Amino acid sequence: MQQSIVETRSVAYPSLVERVKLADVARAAGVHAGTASRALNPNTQRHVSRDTVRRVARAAERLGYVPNAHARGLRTARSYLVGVVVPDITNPLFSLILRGAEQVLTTAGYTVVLSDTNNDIRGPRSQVESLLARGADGFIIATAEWDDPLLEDLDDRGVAAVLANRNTRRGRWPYVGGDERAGIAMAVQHLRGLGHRRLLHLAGPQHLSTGRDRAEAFESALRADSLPGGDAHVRVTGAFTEAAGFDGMTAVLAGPDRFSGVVAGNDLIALGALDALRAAGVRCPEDVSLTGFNDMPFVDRLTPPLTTVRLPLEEMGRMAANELLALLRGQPSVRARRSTLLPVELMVRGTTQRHEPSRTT
Amino acid sequence: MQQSIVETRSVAYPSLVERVKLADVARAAGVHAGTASRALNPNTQRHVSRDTVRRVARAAERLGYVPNAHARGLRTARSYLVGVVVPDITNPLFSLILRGAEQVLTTAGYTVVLSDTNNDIRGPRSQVESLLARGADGFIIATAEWDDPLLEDLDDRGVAAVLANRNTRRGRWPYVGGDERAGIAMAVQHLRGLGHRRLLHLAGPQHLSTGRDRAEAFESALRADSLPGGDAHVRVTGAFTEAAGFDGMTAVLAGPDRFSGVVAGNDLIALGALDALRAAGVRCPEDVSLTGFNDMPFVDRLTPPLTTVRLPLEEMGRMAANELLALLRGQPSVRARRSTLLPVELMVRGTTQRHEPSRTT
DNA sequence: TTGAAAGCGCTAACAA
DNA sequence: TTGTTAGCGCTTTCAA
Repeated sequence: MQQSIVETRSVAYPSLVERVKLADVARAAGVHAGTASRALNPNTQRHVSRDTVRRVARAAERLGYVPNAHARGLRTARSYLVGVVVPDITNPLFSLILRGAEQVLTTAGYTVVLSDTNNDIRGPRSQVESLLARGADGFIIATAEWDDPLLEDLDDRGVAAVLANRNTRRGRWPYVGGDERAGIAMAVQHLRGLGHRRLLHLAGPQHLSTGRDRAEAFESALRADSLPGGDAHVRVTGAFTEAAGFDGMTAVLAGPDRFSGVVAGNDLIALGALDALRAAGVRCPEDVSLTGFNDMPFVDRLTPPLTTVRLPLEEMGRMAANELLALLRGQPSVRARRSTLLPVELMVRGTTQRHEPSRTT
Repeated sequence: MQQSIVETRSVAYPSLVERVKLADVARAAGVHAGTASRALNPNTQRHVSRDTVRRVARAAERLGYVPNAHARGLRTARSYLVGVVVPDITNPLFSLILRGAEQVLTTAGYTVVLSDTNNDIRGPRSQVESLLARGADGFIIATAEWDDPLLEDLDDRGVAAVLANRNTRRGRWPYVGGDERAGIAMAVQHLRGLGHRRLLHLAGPQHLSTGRDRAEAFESALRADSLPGGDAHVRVTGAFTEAAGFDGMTAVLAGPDRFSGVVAGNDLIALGALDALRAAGVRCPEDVSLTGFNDMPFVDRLTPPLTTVRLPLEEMGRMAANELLALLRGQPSVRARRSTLLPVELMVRGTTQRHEPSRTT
């Protein structure tokens, strides 16, 4: 006779009730553990008779069998764990990327481990190490510095990874980001088209690809500019933050450079710049027009609402996740390093208007 | 003779170079694997001679040993994995809680798995199941519904968990949230003190503790109110969103109820309500005063800046994580269900002002 | 198509 | 203080 007494003994606090294991399922289905394993695994099911598959599946269902991921991972050396490394989870920019990635990865059966480095440069390393210890199958990295020793190291070790939003100088991984050049070109053309001749770029930090690319794009957009009488300055700020934007704009206002249009490195820099302008009695958009980058939530609700460049962030996360999945499946198409640039969109709102020539700050 | 040839054979794409295992470290240090294990583990180090500990540690360091978490987890039945379940990672409310929790848990050696349900009611279940399969040690849950079958189920199974921000009717876990009652009382007193007699509460959904508690607190604050001539209405909205706030306010404006002060269930409802007021030609704060709840980023930059109740969200995440750690360590003090209510603060800004009696909408 | 058995890397109980 | 050994639960090779 078959034993089917379910022990529900109460145990010391947080541990679980005795867990059903594969051997239990096998016994209940009248087969051996190996067969049960094959029956339950989609890749090996075809080696098992239809009837056995059904019996095992039903037994598993009835007993509430949940495979032990440790045992499986130990045996297969795969974890179905993916790390997503972001610099600041509090920034909607990254939480949107994260959400996109999480959707795709979860659907594909992976578990997403969050690693928020809180902009701490030492952060990523230890987190990534501990994930590697868990046998993480791969990473989506949104913290890449332009010259990043951690990434070089991961590259050497052959870790599978995809870069999102921020690119890096070296490394053989796929990169998924927004089309920074196009976005900046749109902003520049928009301002030039409104009659602004003297432009200022409040650039983000140059150790990040986003800061570099946008600054470079700003300069090349001006070179390509066909309208006459252009003049431009670039001021590099120390971070993609409101404080850095405030300081940068304050410094420029104290100097000799004149401008009536400002292309900020991102929305936060733009907001800080706006504060600095206001503090100096310069009105936006009457005296100075200003554009941001990223189209963060709520910037459309400010007064005036911010003209900015929208990036498809959730899509970026999804794409990055798909690239990673392709990598993990060893698809040859992605073994070469490749970049995917997502299309961006200029959101024209209230911080830009036609230039009135008398008013160059 | 000892074999010490390190195979660095090149392998198919994403797999790693041959990993150093404990046996390798033991061999290099001239001890047996068991001893090496003890030497490396802080809890068992005291059973090993100082000299051995040093030798093993150095060997581990030199070889770049990283323990295999699967093997360890399989053996110890602990994973050092904690799941954090949030309804919407895009909402700063939850990303701040997440960050706080992540800091504490990571420091304590745990790995944080993110589960973003994207407000999908079916979300939590499968995610939690898969984490349980990985042997997750515990959960921080910020998605609790007031009557939540998933949580009842987890409770039955003796899973260790802590509820953050949202409470539930049943369940024996610790809860960490803001002091909702105090926050609403502050808002009500603030409005009453400004001379507003007729108040409206745009309540959040009542299947969430935050919606319920705030509505209840609103009513009890009015009952406790000593000022004469009070009058109040409660309108329940369907969600904590701008759209729900807009619809709720629009409906009230179309009805017979009059008010000059509004206590919104949270900031998003407040923003939606603001839009509805504006659409109806009602000015804020001149005609109607309005308070929010949560003090989300940027609400201080709106025009007018939102008067709202600030919650210490990062602290909430940290506290929740600490409660969970205590639970996992089996500390008796927390075995009884207990609530921690964090102090809140009223941020008086531009959406509230003294009532001018002629102007009750 | 199924059974038997080995072994992934680690920890812990037992022995010395 | 250290060595030895068994075994966590699963997958997979080999044999039947």
